[in-house]
Amino acid sequence: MLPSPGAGPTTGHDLTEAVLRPARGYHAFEACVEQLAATIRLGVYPLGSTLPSERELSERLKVSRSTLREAMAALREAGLVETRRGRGGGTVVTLKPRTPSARAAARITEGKRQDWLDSLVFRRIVEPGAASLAARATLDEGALAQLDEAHEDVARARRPAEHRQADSRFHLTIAALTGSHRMVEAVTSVQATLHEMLLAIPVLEANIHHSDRQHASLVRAIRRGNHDRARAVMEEHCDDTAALLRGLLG
Amino acid sequence: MLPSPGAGPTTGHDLTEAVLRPARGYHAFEACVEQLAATIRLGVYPLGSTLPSERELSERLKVSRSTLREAMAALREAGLVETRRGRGGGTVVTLKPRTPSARAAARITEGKRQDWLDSLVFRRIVEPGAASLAARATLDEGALAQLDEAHEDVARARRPAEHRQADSRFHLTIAALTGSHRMVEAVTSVQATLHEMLLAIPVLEANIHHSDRQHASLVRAIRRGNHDRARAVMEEHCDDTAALLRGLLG
DNA sequence: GGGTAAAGGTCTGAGTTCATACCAATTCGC
DNA sequence: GCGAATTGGTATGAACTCAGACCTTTACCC
Repeated sequence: MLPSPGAGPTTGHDLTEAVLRPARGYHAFEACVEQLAATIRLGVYPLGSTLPSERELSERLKVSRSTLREAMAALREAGLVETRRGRGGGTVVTLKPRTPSARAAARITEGKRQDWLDSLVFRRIVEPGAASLAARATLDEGALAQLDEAHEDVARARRPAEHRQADSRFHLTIAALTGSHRMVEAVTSVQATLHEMLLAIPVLEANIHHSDRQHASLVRAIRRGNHDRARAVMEEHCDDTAALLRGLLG
Repeated sequence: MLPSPGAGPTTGHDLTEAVLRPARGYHAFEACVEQLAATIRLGVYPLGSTLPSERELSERLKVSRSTLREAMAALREAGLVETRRGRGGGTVVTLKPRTPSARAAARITEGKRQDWLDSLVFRRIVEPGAASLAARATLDEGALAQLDEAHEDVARARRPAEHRQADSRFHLTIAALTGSHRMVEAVTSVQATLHEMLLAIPVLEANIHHSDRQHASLVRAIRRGNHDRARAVMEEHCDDTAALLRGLLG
């Protein structure tokens, strides 16, 4: 029912509570730090690789170079990157991927816990959707090679920390195969949160083999264009992780 | 394969092109205008309803009151709202919902066209996912009433412009039923883009009846907790709209 | 070796955004 | 009617962000 004109203040739509969210995260500076740190921690830029130049990055992130430089300084100070000047110089990643269980669970606020649970719910929709779309898409040789490479990386990784990064890259690669910017953004956000959870919650990745089998099934389904199967496998994959994490979050 | 340390500049990960996106949209001011305008146009605040006070809105949107007020001034100037001072005053919506076909297609840039197509792809994943989640959730009486009301609104709406707003509210309501912030945000974004498309592309909503039957099926499936059916119906619903729009976009 | 190109480092002035007061108008409750 | 509460309107100074120009360092090329 439409509220009558002039009705009381804030006609009781529950929708409005859900829809009106922060228009913009923090400052540009913090947004840059977060995004770059996430990109590095997720292994998009692995140890030893060189980030794009400051000028290019500032253009990509749509912030001024000054602001980007402040963000870089923060990353440098935090020990994620190192910078060399001059031609051929640039900023290289020095962060060794951390072992998931290495850090004790920081104080988890109730807000954070809610956000994490939310993230698991959203992931269960978005990632299977990405898998389904990727399976539907007609993939050229380059794309298939990219998928295989990402899969081999994760299958080959031995140490937990490296496995974690390769896993993120694998999931992001699938999202990228869909060709949808929004999909990539959604999966990036979800993976970043997932990564945060895995760092904060000491959980033994006991079932890496299990996970790898699912990855292999996923790649097969995508290559065959079997989108229902791709979605189903990814759903199971998400459910397995989520069950583990939810158990530890209460 | 992990790139060797010190390898050339920007080791050729295609992922990075997809992942590094603008860290922050334009200015806070513009973000507010866009979000509020979208909220109003989508009918979350219908004609005649009163927006929350400036102080509350600025807190919700996480911007200063000054900035919010500039956004409000823009909305006022654009004729979307009117403002009265004093206790019991506030800002009321004066925008009559526009008839979709009323405006000629503005010059559609290639970038915008791509974004629109992207949005349709993402919607096809997100909204069926929301429907599925909503069907899984245990809904209390209030939630069910909210769903029914949104459905009745859209079924009752006669004029195209009102139907459009009610339709947006219906879809947003389903998203809200999932209880997931990210889901609401995703559906809001997708619906805003959809709304923009429908305004720019003169398309006769010839099949309102067809659409309404799908809505009814959707509500039934959600109430019964039949999540597979809910997802399937929503997928069909999205596909129908998308086919129409894609045809007109080339 | 010298020139050029490419990268980070520095500076500056204008524009935005913010937090925090305080003012003005209007309504509600007694 | 009158005071208190609520709402929009105004003002100010600090902090942040931006765009652009210019400097310094370093590697590559001839």
